[in-house]
Amino acid sequence: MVALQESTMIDGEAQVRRPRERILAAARELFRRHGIHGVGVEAIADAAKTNKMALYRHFGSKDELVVAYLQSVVGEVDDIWTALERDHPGDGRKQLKAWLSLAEVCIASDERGCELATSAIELTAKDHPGRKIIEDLKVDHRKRLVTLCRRAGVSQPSVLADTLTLLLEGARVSRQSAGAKGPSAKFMKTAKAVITNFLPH
Amino acid sequence: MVALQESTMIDGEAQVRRPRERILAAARELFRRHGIHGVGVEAIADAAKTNKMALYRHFGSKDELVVAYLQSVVGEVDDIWTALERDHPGDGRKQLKAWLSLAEVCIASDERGCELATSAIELTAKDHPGRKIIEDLKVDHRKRLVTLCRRAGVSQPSVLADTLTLLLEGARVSRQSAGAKGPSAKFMKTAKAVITNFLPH
Amino acid sequence: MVALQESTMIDGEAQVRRPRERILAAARELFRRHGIHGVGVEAIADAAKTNKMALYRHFGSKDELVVAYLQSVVGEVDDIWTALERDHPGDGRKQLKAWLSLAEVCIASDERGCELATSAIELTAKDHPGRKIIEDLKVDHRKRLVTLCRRAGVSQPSVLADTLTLLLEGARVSRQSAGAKGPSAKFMKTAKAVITNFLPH
Amino acid sequence: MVALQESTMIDGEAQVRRPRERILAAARELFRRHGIHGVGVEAIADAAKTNKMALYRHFGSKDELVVAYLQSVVGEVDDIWTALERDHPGDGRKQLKAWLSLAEVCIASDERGCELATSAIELTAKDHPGRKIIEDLKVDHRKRLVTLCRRAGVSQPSVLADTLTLLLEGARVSRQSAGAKGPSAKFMKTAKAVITNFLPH
DNA sequence: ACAGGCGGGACAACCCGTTAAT
DNA sequence: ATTAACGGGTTGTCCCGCCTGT
Repeated sequence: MVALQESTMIDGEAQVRRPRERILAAARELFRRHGIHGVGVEAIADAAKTNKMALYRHFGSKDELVVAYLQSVVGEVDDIWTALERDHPGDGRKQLKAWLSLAEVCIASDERGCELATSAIELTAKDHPGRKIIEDLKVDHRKRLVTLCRRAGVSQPSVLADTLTLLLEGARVSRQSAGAKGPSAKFMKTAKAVITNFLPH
Repeated sequence: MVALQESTMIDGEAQVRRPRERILAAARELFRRHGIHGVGVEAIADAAKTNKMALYRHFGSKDELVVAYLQSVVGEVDDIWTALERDHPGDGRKQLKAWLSLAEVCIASDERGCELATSAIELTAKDHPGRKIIEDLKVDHRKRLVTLCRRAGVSQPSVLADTLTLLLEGARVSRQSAGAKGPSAKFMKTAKAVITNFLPH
Repeated sequence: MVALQESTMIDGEAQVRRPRERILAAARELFRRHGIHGVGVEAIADAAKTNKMALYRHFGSKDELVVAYLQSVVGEVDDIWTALERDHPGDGRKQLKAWLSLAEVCIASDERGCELATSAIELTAKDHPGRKIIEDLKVDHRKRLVTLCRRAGVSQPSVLADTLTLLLEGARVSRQSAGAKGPSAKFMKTAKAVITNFLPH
Repeated sequence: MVALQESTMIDGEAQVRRPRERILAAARELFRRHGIHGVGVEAIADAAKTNKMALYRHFGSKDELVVAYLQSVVGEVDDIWTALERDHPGDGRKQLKAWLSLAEVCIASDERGCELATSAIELTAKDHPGRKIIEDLKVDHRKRLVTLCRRAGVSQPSVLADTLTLLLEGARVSRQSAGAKGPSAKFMKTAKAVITNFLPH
């Protein structure tokens, strides 16, 4: 009787996910919408259809939950890079194109901006473990984008990579205070122009 | 030079300023360092060498204090634009140059990023009065920068203005999670390159 | 006769009353509407178009103000009794009749009940100086009503007086929770019937 | 195993009751003694040997606790009426007599007066949910007393019922400001006389 | 004497993250 | 695994004195 209703795959409902996953998913949704400081552990437990105790058994503390949340975001970004390489193996040019459209989707879809950037802003304590995760990801992202640019054959890969990063980050924050029709709407146009300038003509 | 009873400089202490100013200054400092949610009214009152009652007499609520804080930032930005026009009247080219160095100072000096942008992230409630202030400022800023670019004689003023905005905003957020030596370090170089491309050769 | 600089009659406005009176009047109005615990000294000072300092200079503390407030109510009740004797000197029968209509007006006009009774309820501390004032007034009122009844020539003056007191007090409290159309509406009818029974036929 | 740890009466201590009950009991006691505004939630939680959070888990807010408190009083009054009918089924005369002695006990035992009446006085906000509870109870009480009087065979049931209500309410408030030896001491005598007058001789 | 801002400490209601007991 | 307990934190208001200017 114990094991049966566990049933991770028997019925296709969402509730069947293990508590840990449900908590993480609920936390992510709520953190993104209301900010980390804006939601309490109780609200997360409720949204995950469980209780605080389960949350503490799985994560130890809210901070650890935040870390897990950030890691899950990082993991998703990793998946995107993996898919980029899988879909266009070795082809930097196509990867750059794909990266661009992913970036645009990213800007357009999420009005709350980059989860990592907003979290970095909320995590004011410099020694918060979450900050390191974010910083590592940003370093990693930079490295990958530079590599991508180099493979695409541009003249100054690291400069282009950083420029694209600034444009993307800028577009995502700008969307929040200036709206979707503000400067962020020009991201694609500008990014393409910049890339063109770095490509050998 | 104007007013003796102002006594802002007679004794170098902060206490001589009126409570309202002290509170606003303390709030600004603390909000910037720890975020809006990260400081309580009591800490602000303490930092302003007064007490909560004085704070509530002058601002009515924390939200109103936040609004006043945002408005003071907006006022400062206004002053910058005014100075820009005053120092280089009618000369768009020089104003653009000055804007650029101001932007760089802005990025370099403040590790916590744009106070308005970070506040926008913390103010998750869409109907918070502070949001409107921020949005208005961003709209205003965009208009001013477009005008500046047009006067500088660039080919597509609004595109350049938005691009510069994205780069600046991106640099300021990037600094927080990727550090001063991350992509934000390339802001100047990239911005100049972009401007060059828009200038008639 | 007292004060020339008082200027009580120079301009006919209400503001010309001395601060003490204004404060007392404001306190009375606010206490009656919101209860003693329901208003702060600042609100009273504001309503009296003055400030807290004046209030504290004149009354020393909120408690003393409450005492003064209760005494002013007592004084008004005294005036009513005085008027009763003045208007119908020696005529107990007419005084009783007049008392009855005053009581009815009292019930009908004031939806918040007897200021003394409600204050007694709010002043839970048994040693509050205000309580004594209230109790003294009630004792005094009883004595007067008994005298009045005796003069009216009823058979058991003290019993009738207490009965009428109960009916009046009951009507005033009942009005608050049961409304004007509740039991309090029957006050007059019942009181008259009771009186009739005590009168020699 | 199920029933044992319930143990409502095994040891006579108060702790064994569930927190909700303890909180409600503590609130009732404190509200009655010091008034609703006179006690804070912390004091209630302490008196109930629990903490504020438990209070808020069970009642949501102090206002809700007040409502629950008033409802518990109403429930008790209901029980009294039920017992009245159970003990003297159909016998209006005996019920009236029983009602009278209950009223006297009520006056004599509780020096703080009717909990509902005093609460009505403290709840100055006309839209407070507690007010409706009180008003409903008063309406209900009136209806029941009229019915009782009719069954007792008096000449004008509704007039007698309201008269008795006024006398009782008056006695209860009078006790607070005029003491137990004031007019309230005459309640029984007066009530009996009134009833006699309404009975067919 | 009066107006009024200022300061201070206590306390209100309410909610947080976290840990025990059951 | 649910319910309870806990201490400290939040915003906000209380009453009251001090300390300037007039």
